Amino acid sequence: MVRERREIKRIESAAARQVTFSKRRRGLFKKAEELSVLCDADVALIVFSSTGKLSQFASSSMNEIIAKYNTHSKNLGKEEPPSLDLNLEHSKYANLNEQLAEASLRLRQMRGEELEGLSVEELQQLEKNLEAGLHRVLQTKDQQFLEQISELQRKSSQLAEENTQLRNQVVTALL
Amino acid sequence: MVRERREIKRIESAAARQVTFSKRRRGLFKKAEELSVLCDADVALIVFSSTGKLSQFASSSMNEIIAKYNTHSKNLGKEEPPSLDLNLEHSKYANLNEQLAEASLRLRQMRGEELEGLSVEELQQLEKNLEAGLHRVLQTKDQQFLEQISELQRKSSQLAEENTQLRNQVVTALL
DNA sequence: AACTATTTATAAGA
DNA sequence: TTCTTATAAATAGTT
Repeated sequence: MVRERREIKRIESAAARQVTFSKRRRGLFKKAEELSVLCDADVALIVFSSTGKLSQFASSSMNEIIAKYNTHSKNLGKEEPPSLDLNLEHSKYANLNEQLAEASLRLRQMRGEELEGLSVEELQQLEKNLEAGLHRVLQTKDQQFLEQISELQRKSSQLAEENTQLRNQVVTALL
Repeated sequence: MVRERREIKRIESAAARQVTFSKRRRGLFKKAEELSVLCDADVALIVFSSTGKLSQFASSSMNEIIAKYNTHSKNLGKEEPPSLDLNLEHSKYANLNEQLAEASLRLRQMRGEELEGLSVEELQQLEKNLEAGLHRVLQTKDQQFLEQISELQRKSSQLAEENTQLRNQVVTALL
């Protein structure tokens, strides 16, 4: 790099870290865009600074790339509907409408609509998926409730303690 | 950059494009990692080559960063317009792609995946949808079972009747 | 894949 | 943050 080579490890000084972050982030985004343009590649770049600020670049649509990434990385079997394959490199946009129609049909079926054509086996599979989904949603919700409760308990015990101290102060003041 | 500066536009020769892709992808991933280490940033990089091959880098967990991205972009709106090329055809397809990505996200959420960014209210809505869907699926399944049962009952009583007649014929024939 | 002439990125300082 | 500048790193074209 420059005046002096910098070892690649966390920069301890917050100010220097911030300066380097600005400079290098800019360079990284430029390179990302250049790669996507020069090589006709689909590129998505997400950066959260150490203070939590988001920067992003996507050569097409961020959601599209993330969806494509998910289908690629989740090729782990299970009965993933083939309609959700978002790989457009070969088929391009030919059956995009069909895919969307298929996906929204599946969504409606998960909501219990348009079940007429399904066999008992397909209905049982759907039931299984819905139960599993419901189970995970309930777990996630419970977890969020428990977090809220423990936060509130923490706050209220803190307030109760303050309350006791204030009472003592009042008593002392009145004496 | 080098022997001669290269204009930043799509490389037409497939061979040259592939070579440049390899070189620059390597450089880009290196820079991404350096930024994450030096500046303690959370970085996610997804690249699909023009042949559809996936490469990825994530300073922590890809799913975690994507979940964080989803909550940020939902809460704060988009900081950068993701679409670069806005001719009519392209934006039409991009729009379709967005819809498809959205539908596939909803499907995954109904299966209980990628719930990280959702509020308790959203989880409750999802729960309601899942319960309603499950209820209708169970109703439909029960109805199909009942239909199968009544069909079988009809057939078996028909067969029983035929049997009675056949028996009578046998008795008659033997006499 | 290796080489190398150049361009580009960037660390440190202002 | 921006500019400057010396120098390190990346890389286009060649072999």
